[in-house]
Amino acid sequence: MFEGADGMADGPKTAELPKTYDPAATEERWYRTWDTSGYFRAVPDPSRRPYTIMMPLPNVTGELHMGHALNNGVQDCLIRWSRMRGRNALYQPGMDHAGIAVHVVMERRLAKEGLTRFSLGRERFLEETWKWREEIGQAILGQMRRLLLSCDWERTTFTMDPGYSRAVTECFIRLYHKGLIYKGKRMINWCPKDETSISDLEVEHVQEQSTLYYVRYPGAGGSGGIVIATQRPETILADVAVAVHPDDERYKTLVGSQVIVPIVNRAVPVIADRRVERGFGTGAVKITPGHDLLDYEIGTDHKLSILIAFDPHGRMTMGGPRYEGLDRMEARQAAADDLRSAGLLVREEPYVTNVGRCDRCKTTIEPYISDQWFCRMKELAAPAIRAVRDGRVRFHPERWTKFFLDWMEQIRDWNISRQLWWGHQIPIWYCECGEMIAGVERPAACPKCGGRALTQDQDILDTWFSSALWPMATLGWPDETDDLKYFYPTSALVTARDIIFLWVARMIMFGLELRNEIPFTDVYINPTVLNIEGRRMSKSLGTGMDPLLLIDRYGADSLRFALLNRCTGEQDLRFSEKMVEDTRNFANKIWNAARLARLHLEGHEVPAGQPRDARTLPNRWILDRFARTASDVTAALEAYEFHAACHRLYEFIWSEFCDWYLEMAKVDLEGTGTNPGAAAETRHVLGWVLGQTMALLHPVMPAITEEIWQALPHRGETVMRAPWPEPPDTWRDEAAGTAMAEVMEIAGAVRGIRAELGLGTQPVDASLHVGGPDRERVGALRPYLARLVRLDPDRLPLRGLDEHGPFGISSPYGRGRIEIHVETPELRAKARGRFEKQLASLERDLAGVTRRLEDPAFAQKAPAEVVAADRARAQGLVERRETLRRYLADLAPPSRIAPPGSGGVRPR
RNA sequence: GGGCGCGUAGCUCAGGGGUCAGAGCGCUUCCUUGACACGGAAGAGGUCCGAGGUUCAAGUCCUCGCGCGCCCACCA
Repeated sequence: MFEGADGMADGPKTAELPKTYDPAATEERWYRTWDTSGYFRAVPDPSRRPYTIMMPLPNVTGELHMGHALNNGVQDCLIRWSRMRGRNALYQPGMDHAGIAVHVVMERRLAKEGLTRFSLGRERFLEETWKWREEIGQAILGQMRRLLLSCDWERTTFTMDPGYSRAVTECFIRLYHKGLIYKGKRMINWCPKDETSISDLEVEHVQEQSTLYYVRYPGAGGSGGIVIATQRPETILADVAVAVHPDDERYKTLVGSQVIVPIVNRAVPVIADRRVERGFGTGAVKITPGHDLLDYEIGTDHKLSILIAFDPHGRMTMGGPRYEGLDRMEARQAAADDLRSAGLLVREEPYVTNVGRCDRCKTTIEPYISDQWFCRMKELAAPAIRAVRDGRVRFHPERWTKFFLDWMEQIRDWNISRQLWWGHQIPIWYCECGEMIAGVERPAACPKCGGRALTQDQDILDTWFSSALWPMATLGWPDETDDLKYFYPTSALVTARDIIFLWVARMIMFGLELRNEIPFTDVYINPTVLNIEGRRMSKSLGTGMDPLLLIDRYGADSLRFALLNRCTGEQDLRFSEKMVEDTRNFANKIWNAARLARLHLEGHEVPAGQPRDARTLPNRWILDRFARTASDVTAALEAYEFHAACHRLYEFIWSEFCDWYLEMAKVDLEGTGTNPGAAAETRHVLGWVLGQTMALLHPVMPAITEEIWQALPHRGETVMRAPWPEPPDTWRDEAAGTAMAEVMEIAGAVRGIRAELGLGTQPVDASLHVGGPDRERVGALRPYLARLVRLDPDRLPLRGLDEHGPFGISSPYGRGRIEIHVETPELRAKARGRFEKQLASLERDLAGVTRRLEDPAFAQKAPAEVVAADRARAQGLVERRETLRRYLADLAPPSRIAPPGSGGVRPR
């Protein structure tokens, strides 16, 4: 009857288990065991399929936040699940040097001592930053462990490790030689605070209240001139023209004439250009090619000269003593004042505009002309677009595909150089003779003049340039290592949506360009963690929560489940501590179910293998439910529907297993059932199902599941390597489901009546009334039913449908009824109220179905099975209505008080 | 200016044409029985944002509004 003879002979240790689960000690203990046992290691093994996840590398700027907890929780869930499914799972950890982000942190620290990076100098600054990195790096690794991540820590990589740096350099050189990287003077986004250029993606646009100034530029010949509108009067100093639309009748005669730029009194031409919007402002626009992108383009096309009004700190360099040295914002005021007193300020109006800000330090960005390195993107984007279109790279949820493609199709060149120090210096050397030399290593001499006085380009690369290599560089690229050949392309990339362009897109492009292969097959975009008010969790907003604190309080298992339980992918996740507390309660529930199991398994020989041919109803039913659960959970994980997996596990464990199965199983475990051999069978099923359930839950809650799994009959060393439960469809047991539905209905009827009548715990007699054909079946359920409704089995006799007990208040179920044998007029009235309510609700349902069935269009057009189902339903409702009516008639006043013991007073 | 997502019980959210709209929390009543009071049982609670439309059938699909959130964008 049972297979698997190699179970644990004496089951769990006998130590008394506490009533509440202690996550801290358990998590710490198991994590250490897993780590030292090498369970996290992943090495190439051709006999198994790989499954690889590259952790989105956290910045070495601070502590992990809730977003990391969710993101890493998802990944570890996928990794642990895949490992149990027999895949060779690699979870690659590491950290990003995060150039500009770290600069901002370091400068803030230096500022407290009155220093800047410039006063410190490049060498010292880098030394200090390395120290900081060591410190924070250790802290972050410790935090990842607290999350119970099953990373291969021996592979931990930092983006400035020597090997990684070599990959970055190699990539630059290859792209450079292919002409995909070039240097040039272009208009870029300049942050005057960080004193570096940043890419378009690092500028965030914020709506701000501003002023639109209408300024008159007098005609050079003393005529009226022209009025323009500008938000930035300080840039007037660098104006080189005024532009109007060629078809604008208002200004046709002015085109070609000269006007005087106020303040600096310079004569500039009025030009015509189609890019000017006639409807905005006055339809005339000042042209400042040095400080505006559109002006730059117009200026270039019209071969205008370029004037630059401020230096890299954002301080004025034009306008004489009145202006020079002023900050650009101060200069704006000064210019407005000067224009006003000169009588050239025609009008000022409030204006809402979008201002570009540095997403790291929030300083207003200046469009600025500067010598920079760029990466050509159209060529790199084309193959990436194809890969996503073909479905070689798939986004989950699917809608992110369009989001990705829309951006890729209008991609522009990428400014990759930064005027910062912390990062990968650009591998370009300049000779005194003017030659520019690219090389992975420092060249010994200039190939053109032989000179040895070479200086390396001072700029470093955008951090995202190096992160783009993450999936390859961690595996040894540019060398064709065994790791690279085996683990690449990786499986799933799990990340937040805000770095789809910054990171995901660039990994795909670089992967295809450098190795002609996609970096991963699936991209799962996880939700954003919000606080309960729906605001983004952020330290600077004061809305952040510390995951470590929550782990201290409730355990990492609970934190992980709480997050994944709400991880739909479709919707952002409003999070509160209460959710973790609720999950802690769930963990405690599981713990206590396990305590119950141990109590009954202890001292018995219980096989570890899977049970077959269970005979008792609870056992048959729970095996059926488990099989369905396992298949539902697998399907959910395959679809990246973590919330669905969690919901199913929660429902199975709490409702099906604990509330119903365990309560019924107690009957057999305690030997009070009628089924011989039921106790042994139940021990086997109980131990096995609970162990398998722990396996199913393990990817989400690693520690508690290991603790319990170890305490049950099992095979193998760890649940981490237990096979993923995949019960065959043949386990489905429809009959058990039907029988259980009847049990649930009877139990529900009795409990309902009892609660409604306020009987409390007072012992009552009851009887089950069933017709001949159902007698045997229901009779067998009697011990379970008695247990479920907390009645003494001896006081729940089985009787015929036409029999009546004393003082009975009946409740119908299916084709039978149950009577509770107490009676007072008050109780009768209460019972009547209950049944009347049931009847009313039933009538409503019946009316609905009847209306539909009577509609000829429905019968004609709806599928036959839908019609048949409705007919059956209507039939059932009618039968039930009859029963309810009968019992209501029984209860109708005046009540017949029957003497005790005189059965059958009530006619059927 | 374009695009995306969301609006379902007091709260957080499932459900995405076919039974009566679900869960957890919260709330009410009862219960300390030997797994668990971080618990058990029974309940109350919903014009599924609004208006049209498609369909035998609409939280569910379409159109248009309204409200929230996010992303992209060189009208100065």
